[in-house]
Amino acid sequence: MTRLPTVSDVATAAGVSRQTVSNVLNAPDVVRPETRERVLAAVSELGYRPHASARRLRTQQSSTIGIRLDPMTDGISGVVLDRFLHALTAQADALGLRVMLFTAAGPEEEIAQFRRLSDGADVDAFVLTSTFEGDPRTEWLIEHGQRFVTFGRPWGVDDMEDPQHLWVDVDGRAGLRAATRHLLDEGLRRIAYVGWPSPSGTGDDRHAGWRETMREAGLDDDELDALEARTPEGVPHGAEALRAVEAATGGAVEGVVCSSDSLALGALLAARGRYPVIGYDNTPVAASIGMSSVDQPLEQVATGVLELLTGAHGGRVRHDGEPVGDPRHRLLEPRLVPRELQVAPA
Amino acid sequence: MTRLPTVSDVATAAGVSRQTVSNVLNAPDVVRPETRERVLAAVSELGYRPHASARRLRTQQSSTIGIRLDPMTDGISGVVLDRFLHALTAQADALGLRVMLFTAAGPEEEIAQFRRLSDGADVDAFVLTSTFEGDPRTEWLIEHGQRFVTFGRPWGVDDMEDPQHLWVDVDGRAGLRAATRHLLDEGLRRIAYVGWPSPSGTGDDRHAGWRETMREAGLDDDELDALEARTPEGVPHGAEALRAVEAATGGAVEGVVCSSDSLALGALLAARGRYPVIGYDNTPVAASIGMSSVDQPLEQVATGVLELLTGAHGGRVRHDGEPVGDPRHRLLEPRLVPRELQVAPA
DNA sequence: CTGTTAGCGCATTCAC
DNA sequence: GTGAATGCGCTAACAG
Repeated sequence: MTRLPTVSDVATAAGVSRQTVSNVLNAPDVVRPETRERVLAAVSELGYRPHASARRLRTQQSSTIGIRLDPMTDGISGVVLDRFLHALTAQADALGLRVMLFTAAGPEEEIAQFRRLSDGADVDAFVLTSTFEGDPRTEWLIEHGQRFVTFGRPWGVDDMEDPQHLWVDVDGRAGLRAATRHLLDEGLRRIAYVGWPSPSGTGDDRHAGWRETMREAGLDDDELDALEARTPEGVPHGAEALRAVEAATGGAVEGVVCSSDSLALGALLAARGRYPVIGYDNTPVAASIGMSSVDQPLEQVATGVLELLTGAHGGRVRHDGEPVGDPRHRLLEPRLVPRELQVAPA
Repeated sequence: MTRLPTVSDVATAAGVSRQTVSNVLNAPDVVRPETRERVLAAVSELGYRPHASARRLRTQQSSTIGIRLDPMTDGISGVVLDRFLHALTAQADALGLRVMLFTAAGPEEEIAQFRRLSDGADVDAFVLTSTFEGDPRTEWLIEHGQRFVTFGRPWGVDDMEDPQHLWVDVDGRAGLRAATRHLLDEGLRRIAYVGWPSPSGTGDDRHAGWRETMREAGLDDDELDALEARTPEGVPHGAEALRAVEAATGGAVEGVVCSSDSLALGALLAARGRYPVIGYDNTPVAASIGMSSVDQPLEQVATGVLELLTGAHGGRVRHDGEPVGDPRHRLLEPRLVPRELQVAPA
């Protein structure tokens, strides 16, 4: 591994000045075609590639996105971040952006990392995941003028419309509506809900999707109260919760929708194949055992995040000239992936 | 977000030259204590932090590790990379190293990324995961003098001892030996094995662990042949495979060890609680349903990878003065995590 | 111990 | 169109 070629080397090889080389790379149309060809030939012959740090220093932008790797791999749903990260990295690369990782034990420590990374000009934008109500991170970022986008809505009432806060999220309510409707359409009626306890931004949102769909189907509040169970994340909790609902309804359950695949897996085991269970997140577990699940459009989330980050949305209009929604956030629709149980636990 | 403070700013504030500031930060003992104090005070007052790109340009090292984010998290075991990545990032940070992500659809494309990242001086070391026999990636890296460490042994016979190839791996054979012994110690005898088809470096390694332990326990080859099933990754495959073993042995199975949690989950569902099943990777799924599994010491893997990468292993000796094995690689021992089934699928 | 000087590789002024 | 100069912020040579 000898010294890497520099602009000067390319210039010498092509018989032009350093400058011209720089122009060819950054403003191609300003250079005469034949000169350009010659320079490009030299570039590929020498295997030249601009020195990232030199460019970043000169341009004063790192073109690097910082994202925290969640410590919590507790839940089965940890894979969601993983898939998102993959999509984000791939799409960022296409835009000439890099993704840099960091870790933090909690919000405070994450803020300390924001400070380190931004003060050191390591990173010039952040992507946050799993936002929660009263999230101190976004507050800090706004206060310090940092560029960022969250995957997840700001659940606090005030923040929701903060123009400084760009976000992309998936409409969990619509997801649960779709799941519930799917079961209703199969002629099932007493669809139970197993989800996280309130208050929880995402949890309450998904719960609402089930509840309102069931009401539309004609069930009254008493029936619905008996059909729902709120419980913390975890497979055993899912199983317990479903058994509780069965007890409360006299075993009249005909189907279940859940706020996560973990809970769904528990419910599935408790249901023992007597009726369908639908999960959320479309994790590998769901796929492998053949459980239906709501899939988040992670590729689109990544696209949205990058658009918001790079400001590629500014003044966008549709063909008919109408502006494309609010340019400060995106709410994406998830998709139900219906499946037939592959491995019956009976 | 105004302009970031530079060394000059700190120097002015502390009433010293730029240099001294640099010295305080990079060679503290070369500066008189009182001056040092004064400089450090200015540093923290201004919130100064060295500009990463400037430093990288100057020192000609990016202090950045590149790692590919695996495309498919198909298997349940995808979480393993995730946990490893987390450990790696956290420990790298403590060493002043950053972790940069990239993606690639296959080995060829990954090599193209190696080229881009190294030619651009974005990264000065790579960490590879899931190596396989005849892996073209390591060959390329060695040929091009790139610094790298693989998480996973080079499975080819020739490469195994290549002094250029630093690696860290987990002793899957020992893992399966521990799992098998655990069941034998409980008085069980006819322990089945469900694992990946041969040839597969990791697969054959784990298989050997089971097989040799069973032989030591006195079972003969015919019995063992009937007790083992080799099948591709996947929950349904695990279930099928176990049923096949049951058929072949007349239902005499008393326990199962597997080469992955996916297969184990399938086996577990097929076993319906009649006997214990042990998985591999200790994924969240295993933890949540209460399935025993072999845990890879990912924190230690990360430690080993970084030691090898930074060359911090040179000439290390133990308390008693004995050298600590071969400094070019590490083979770590996994640990069995025994559990009681939480959610019986019956 | 401290200050001066000189680049790292690039992109962005300006003159030609 | 092309060439020469300048500086991004830092550290590593030196000289005092």
